[in-house]
This record gives sequence, C-alpha cells and structure tokens, in this order.
Amino acid sequence: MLLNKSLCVCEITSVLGLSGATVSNHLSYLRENGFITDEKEGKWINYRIVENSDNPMIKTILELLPLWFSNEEIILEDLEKIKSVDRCNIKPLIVNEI
Amino acid sequence: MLLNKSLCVCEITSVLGLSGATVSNHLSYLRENGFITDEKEGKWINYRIVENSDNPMIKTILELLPLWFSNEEIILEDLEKIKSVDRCNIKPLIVNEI
DNA sequence: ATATCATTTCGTCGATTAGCTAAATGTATA
DNA sequence: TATACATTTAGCTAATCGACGAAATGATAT
Repeated sequence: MLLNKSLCVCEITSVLGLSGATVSNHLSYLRENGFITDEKEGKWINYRIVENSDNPMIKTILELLPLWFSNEEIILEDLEKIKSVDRCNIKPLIVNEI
Repeated sequence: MLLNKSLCVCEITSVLGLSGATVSNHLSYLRENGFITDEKEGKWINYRIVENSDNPMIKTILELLPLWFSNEEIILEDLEKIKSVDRCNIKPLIVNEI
C-alpha cells in the first residue's frame, strides 16, 4: 500500500485488521532500516517509501516489490480497500459478525 | 557456496557445522522451490544452482545474492573453508576443544 | 489548559522455525 | 550379496517471531 501512496498507522491498521501496535512496530522496523520515512500532518504521521535510497540493496528491493507482488490477490484486495478508508473516521473492526 | 560450485550434503555440512539432516532439509527446500537441482555422482548427490530459471523472481534473486552478500565476512570465511574440504575424507566436527 | 485521539512502548503468549538425534532408506563398491 | 556411507525422514525441543492488550507518550485543536 505504501508503494502506492503515503499512509498513517491508523489507515494501514484499518485495512490489514491488525492492532495499531503491530502496525506501528512494523513501520518502525521499516523506518529504522531505511525503507520508509515519516512526516507529520496534523494529528497523523504519514509514512512513505524512500524514493531513491543510497543503499543499493534497499533501492533494488523497493523496485522489485511491485514487479513481484502487485498481482497477488491479497495485495489487490488491500489496494481496493484502502481507497474507501477515511482517516478522519476510522471505523472499529467488526470481528466475525454472524 | 553453491553459487561458486556444486556441492554435496556432507561438504556443506562440514563447512557450516550443522547436522547433515539440517543441511539436507535446507537443500530440499531450495530444490522444491526451484533454486537448485541435484545430480548423482558416485556415492554423492551434487547440488547446484539453477542457472537460468524460467521463474523471473528466482532468476533475479540468484543474480542478486552475490552482489549483495559476497563481501560478507562469514561468506568469505566459508568460501575459504570449502577449498580444503575433501568429500572422500570428511572429518568429524571437533566441538569446543579447549 | 485540557480533552481527544494517534502513536509508541511494554510485557506477555501462542505459533512457527531451525536445529538436533535417531532411525530409515538408498546405492555404490568390495 | 553384504557393507559402508551418503542422504532423507520422523519426532522432538529450544529459541524466535508476530501478534495482542494495556499503559504511556505526544501533539492538535477546542
């Protein structure tokens, strides 16, 4: 999803159905290792892919990811879901409603 | 090591200091997923890298591995060790001799 | 200044992984 | 044919990982 546009923790959380803590930790890992950076915007922190890393390994991986995975069913679903997420009105997850 | 030359289970075992079963399992995984193939030679089974995989992801990974890791200290050490391994006379591991 | 809400940190827990030993299998050669 | 040895399979265990909830932190906007 970040390869498509910058996103905050709560937006990603709402698509993946993981806890905010989990998503935050994943993003921290990606930031510490040079894959993404962050930037404040109002209440939120936007995370975005590092466009031209000076680390060739990271640059290559970020270029390969869309080639390798952008046709995976689950990726397409998540990209579809993210379109309708409104960061000003994050709905709590409905868990296993029957 | 396989990127340098084909090797049998016992040669790899003797360099890495892992059990034969562990090395065999790793090689099975790599074979099942198209990274390596095997070929009998006398008592041994030689494993070697698939040179031109028709899976572009595998091909790319195999091309990138030496670019990314061939200067790592531990890789260089293993490549040095493998030179003196004789598959006809594998020495049992000396564990923590003081 | 305070309330609110996004994010991070902490501690815990279940699932997965990577390793081992032992036993089974396969096969080349004596 | 029998032996020796390379390899594989099975079963087990310790360590690691990825997730959670709760509490702490930070910062915007009322």
